[in-house]
Formats: sequence, structure tokens, C-alpha cells
Amino acid sequence: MKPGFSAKQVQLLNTAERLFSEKGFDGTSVRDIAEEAGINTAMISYYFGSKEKLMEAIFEQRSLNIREKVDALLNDETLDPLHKMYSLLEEYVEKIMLSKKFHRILLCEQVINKNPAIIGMLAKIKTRNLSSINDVIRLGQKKGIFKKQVDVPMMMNSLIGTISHMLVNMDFYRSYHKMETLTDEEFEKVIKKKLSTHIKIIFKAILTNES
Amino acid sequence: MKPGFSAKQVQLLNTAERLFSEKGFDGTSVRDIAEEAGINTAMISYYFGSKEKLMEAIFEQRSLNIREKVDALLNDETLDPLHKMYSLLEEYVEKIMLSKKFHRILLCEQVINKNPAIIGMLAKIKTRNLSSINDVIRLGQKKGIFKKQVDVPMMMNSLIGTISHMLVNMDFYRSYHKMETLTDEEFEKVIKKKLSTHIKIIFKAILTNES
DNA sequence: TTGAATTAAACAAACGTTTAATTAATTTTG
DNA sequence: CAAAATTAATTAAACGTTTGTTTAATTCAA
Repeated sequence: MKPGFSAKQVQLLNTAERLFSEKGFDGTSVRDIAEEAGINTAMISYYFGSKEKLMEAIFEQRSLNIREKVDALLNDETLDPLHKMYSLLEEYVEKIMLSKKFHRILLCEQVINKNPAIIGMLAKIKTRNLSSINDVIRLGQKKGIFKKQVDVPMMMNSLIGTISHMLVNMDFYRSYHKMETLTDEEFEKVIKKKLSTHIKIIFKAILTNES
Repeated sequence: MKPGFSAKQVQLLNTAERLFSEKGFDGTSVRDIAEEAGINTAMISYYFGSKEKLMEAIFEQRSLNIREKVDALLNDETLDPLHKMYSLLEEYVEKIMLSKKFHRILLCEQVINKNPAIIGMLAKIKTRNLSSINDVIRLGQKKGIFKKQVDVPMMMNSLIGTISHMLVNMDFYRSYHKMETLTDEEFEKVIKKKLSTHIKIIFKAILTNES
């Protein structure tokens, strides 16, 4: 999965990620994790140093970096700026839905906000990603397609907020639209499509002047 | 504050709300709460029965009901359907920003999702509020102002998601826009205005066909 | 044979809750 | 209205668990 991690470490990381996302960091004990992973409790301290550092390891492994995607987008001459943003937004939907468990943890951890290592990590990524996105926005403004005044952090706030809140609202949304008969995979495909289409409407309204 | 609660009970509820929102439910001990409230630890069990029921009491006290607002909106003949929705959205921004602490708790609790009493309470409120909002939407559709097909839960998902995510992103947003010199009150006023304006653009794009 | 991996057990600290005793407030009674 | 009786509020201490981490012994692989 990641360089430098043995099979047992990966097993611990995955089990911890699942349990943290279901019961929260403080609601999960190292005994829970070890037992469900089928590994001795002491191995967590042995491998990672502490429960907190195990959490940090999860964050290092999963944090979302979009610079590569943005670079590819900037060099893609087949796409106009708006469709570059559409593609970027689809990347967000895809990546967040692909690591739902981690992003549920992220959601809580941003509220509770006490581990300085994690706070620092998040601030760095946020700033870096925002600066990448600004490159695309400026391009669209130069070409006269995007509005001169765009509140990019606010736009990203709606993007992440919409996807994240769907993460905790999926069951309700599913039953509201009577999609219980679908398999989880089918439903997830529908959700991703709906989110993408929906956020495209939002982005277009925020970025451009036309209808 | 609420009927049937003594001054000491209110003191416990407020202190608990603050600590839960800062450190999470499992990260806060009853000793923390009691000590910061200046009240003996045993009083929590004495008054509320348990730590869990203290949490439930907070939820009962703070949960957001919008039926009254929607009823007033439906009877307001000075407002067209779109501006009814604008007014409703402003109500959401206002109410959520007014009880930030509670909504941070809500954010976590929806992820961790283990107390059946709270799950039930939330599902009920969500369904009730959505049905209220549908009344306004249908009115706009009858008048030919709103699109025939509107995914109302998805729209509400963006509304709540945008406001909620701003709740955990405010510090970053503030420093990004260099608003550290403002007082907290001034900044909060700006944030509310920005959120309202921003979500109005989103709602208009989702609900109507015009630009 | 050396060093890493793994274990069960032990550690002190912290947890939510209960208890039994005491103080304060309220109600009943003479 | 005061004294007595009753109920409610408050306390410090103790309860049994559970917590994250460490230890010291053992197994495994090189």
C-alpha cells in the first residue's frame, strides 16, 4: 500500500481507519483496533509509537494532493477553463468517495482540532491545493470566461462541504430517493454522478456570467 | 433558557456544549464538565441520568426546526418564491452561525452515529424540515419560476454542507482574506453576509432557468 | 547467535457512575 | 409562627472498568 509499511502495519492502518471513522478517535481503543486486526495490542506502540502517531500515519497516507491533477489540466489544450474546473471537481468527488472512511475521520478531526501535527499537515495541504486551483481560475479570468471577482476559498468550501455532507447524509438521501434496492456499488455510482452534475451547476454559476 | 431547567442545569448544559464542541463527546470527561462549570461531578448523573443523556438534552434544546419560518414565508405575499428561498437560506445561515458550538457537535455526531436517541431525533427533524421546504419549492414550480425537476435534498445538502464546512474552516478563510484585524463580531458579520450572497447564487442556479 | 518480532502481563491513570453522609430548602404540624 | 419532619440538593469518597503504554520474557528469522 505505502512504501515502508509491512503487511501487519497496513493491516493496523486499515483497521484503525475503519474504526476511527465509525466510532471516532477517542471512541476507539487500541485494544479494539488490535483485536479486530488480529494483532497484539503492544504492536501499535511498537510500530507507530502511540495511538496518536497511528492517526498521523493514516493522515500522511491519505491526504489529498491535487497539484499533479492541476498540472495536467493546465497543460490540456482540449479543455476550456470551465471544463478544466469540471474535471477538477470530478476528481474531488471521485477521490473523496473513494476514501469515504478517511474523509469521515477528517470531518471530525477538523472540528476537534487538537493534534498539532495533524493541524499543520492540513493547513499545508489546504494552502497548497488552493494555490493550485488559483492557477486554473486565473487562466479562466485571463481568457475572459470567468468573473473578475471569484471567492475561490468560498467556492471550494461549497465543493468540499457538499461532498463531505453527503458522506454523512447518504443513507437519508438513499431512502428519500427510494434507492434501497440498488446495490451499494450502483448507488455509489449514482451518487457520484449526481454530485458531479450538481456541483457543475454551482461552479458555473459562481465562475461565469452566462446562464 | 429552557423550561424545567434550573440555573445549575443550564450551567452544565452550556459548559458541556462548549467542551463537546471543542474536544468531542468521547474526548470530554464528566469531570472536565463539572470542574469547568464549578459543580460537583455527581450532579451530572443526578440531574441528567448519565453523560449520554446530558448530550441528548443538548440536542433537544438546540435542534433546528424551520416549520414556523416556512409557514410565515408561505403566507408572505410580498415575496416571490425565489426570495422566499433566499429568506429561508438566510435563516439557516443566521441560526447555524448563532449556535456554532452545537453545530460542530452535530457535525461529529452525525459521523460517529451511535446514540439511537439522537439518530432518531435527527432523522425526524430532517424529514420534517425537508417536507416544509418542499412546500415552498412546489409553490415556485406551480408559478413556473422554478425548474420542474429539483433535487431538494441535494440542494439542502449543499446549503448545510457549505455552512457547516465554513464552521470548521473559518480560521483559514479569515487569514486567507486577511481579516485578522477585524473583531470576531465584525468578522462573523462579514462571514454571514458572504455565505448568504454565495448560497443565493447557488440556489438561483439550482432552482431557476435564467442567469 | 544476534536482532527483530511477538506475546501476556502489569502499570498507573482516567473513566462514568454509585454510594452514603451531610447540608439546604420546603412542607407539615402543633 | 416556630418546631419538627420531609424532601431535595450537594458533597467527597469509593466502585469496578477501561484506558494507552511499558515491561520482561519468549519466539522467530537471518
